[in-house]
Amino acid sequence: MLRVRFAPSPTGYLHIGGARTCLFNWLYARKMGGKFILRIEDTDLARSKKEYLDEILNSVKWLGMDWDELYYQSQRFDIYKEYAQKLIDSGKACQKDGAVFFKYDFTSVKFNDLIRGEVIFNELPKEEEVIVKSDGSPTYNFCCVIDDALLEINCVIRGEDHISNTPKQLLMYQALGLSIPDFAHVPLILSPDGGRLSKRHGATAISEYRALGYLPEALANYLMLLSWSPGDNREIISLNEARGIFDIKNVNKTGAAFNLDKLKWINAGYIKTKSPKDLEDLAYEYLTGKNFLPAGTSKEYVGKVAFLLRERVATLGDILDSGRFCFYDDYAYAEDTAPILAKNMAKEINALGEKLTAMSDFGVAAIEKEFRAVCEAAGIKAKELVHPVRVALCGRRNGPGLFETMEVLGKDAVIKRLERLTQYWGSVTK
RNA sequence: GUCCCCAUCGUCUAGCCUGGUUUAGGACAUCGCCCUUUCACGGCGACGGCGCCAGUUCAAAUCUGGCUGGGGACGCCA
Repeated sequence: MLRVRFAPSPTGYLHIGGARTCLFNWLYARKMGGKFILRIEDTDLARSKKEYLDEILNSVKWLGMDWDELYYQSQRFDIYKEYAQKLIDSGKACQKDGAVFFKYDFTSVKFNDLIRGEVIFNELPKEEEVIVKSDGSPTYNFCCVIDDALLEINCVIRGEDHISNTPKQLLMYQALGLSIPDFAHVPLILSPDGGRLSKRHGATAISEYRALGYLPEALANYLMLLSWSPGDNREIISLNEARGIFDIKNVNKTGAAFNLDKLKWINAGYIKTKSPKDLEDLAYEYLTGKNFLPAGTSKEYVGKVAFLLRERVATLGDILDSGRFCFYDDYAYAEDTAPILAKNMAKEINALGEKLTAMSDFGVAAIEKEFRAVCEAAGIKAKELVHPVRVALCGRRNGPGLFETMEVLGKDAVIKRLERLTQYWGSVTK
């Protein structure tokens, strides 16, 4: 049975590169009917933080993954010591300055990578490696080998940055007579400009994307498309579908640049296809978490607003800006509305206000009917009145469909905002 | 500096293993048109690529070598 693992270190948040490695491991385990193991590499006691651990676990779950087993290296120090002693006893390691050094018995090392094929190292940068530090704690390369062997991991899927650790680890497996797993080194995720991914280019932590209002299924969808594709020109693919067709051997060798535009496109697509109810839940939870909603705002109203905006927001976070007018009426008319406001339409707006006030059913169809009737009576085209009314309602020249917007805002708010515009014109002409 | 990995549109990719079916397919972005009350959405279209040089072959994006370019690793971090 296939046993793979994701081994994050709780010395930082789960970033997009780690998340994708995790995703590939999980996908492959599920596809093969194997086990997905999470191993927390917290041997660096000084730098490991509970805060990071929680964030990593939460992010993995949030993205839609689950694990079958969970281990903490900090609880396994006795095991590492036992194996270090074995190496000392067999003369393959020695103690020096309070630390234990493993002596590489090196000629040439090669292994067959599931993604890259044969990889050969003809040289190693050093002759020995610290496996137990002078403070008694074991080091990464050593723990990694011991755990992968004892936890019976038979396929190690990790980032390409670990490729140079592989020959060192292989020599340790051999020295201890442990069985060697398959290796698959996945390419790295690069920054948008093709260089090293760093915070300088924007958010790197999964939790940051969550805070920005990205949906987990969209982020997972985007991440799995980096260095892998289903092969049939599809871009939108769920975790559930992917787990049925994913194969680690189909992962590319090439590093992939992170492209926020595409992530946004995918996220927008998921938002667009959400049911009104799901959208309501999502938006309400998000906006509440942001402390954005005025006291007393109903969940139902938030749902209506989210539905109104669903085709013009890429993230839930976009509602904060493009949907602000639905929750607050303290906005100033945007500068670029000047050409629209230049023409005083107070007369027509007042007429519209009167008609709307008299309405009992304030639904979109009825609103449109009244609106067009007012325009006809005034002898103007609908669009001539649409633009200033939109400015009155939204404070800007762009926004959702006007009649839908009016229905969502409700009669009272609409009347109030229309009056505000006529007052504005009054103050300008004085 | 040493070692290792990689190389198809600006970006993500299909094709490469098993050379001809490829005037290299799709998506994001960009531009244009249509739809339209604005912005979007949607539809249609355009732009744009096999890094370079050799070799093998009747035939190379596909195989081989070199070059160039990019990335990674060289911690008592993981």
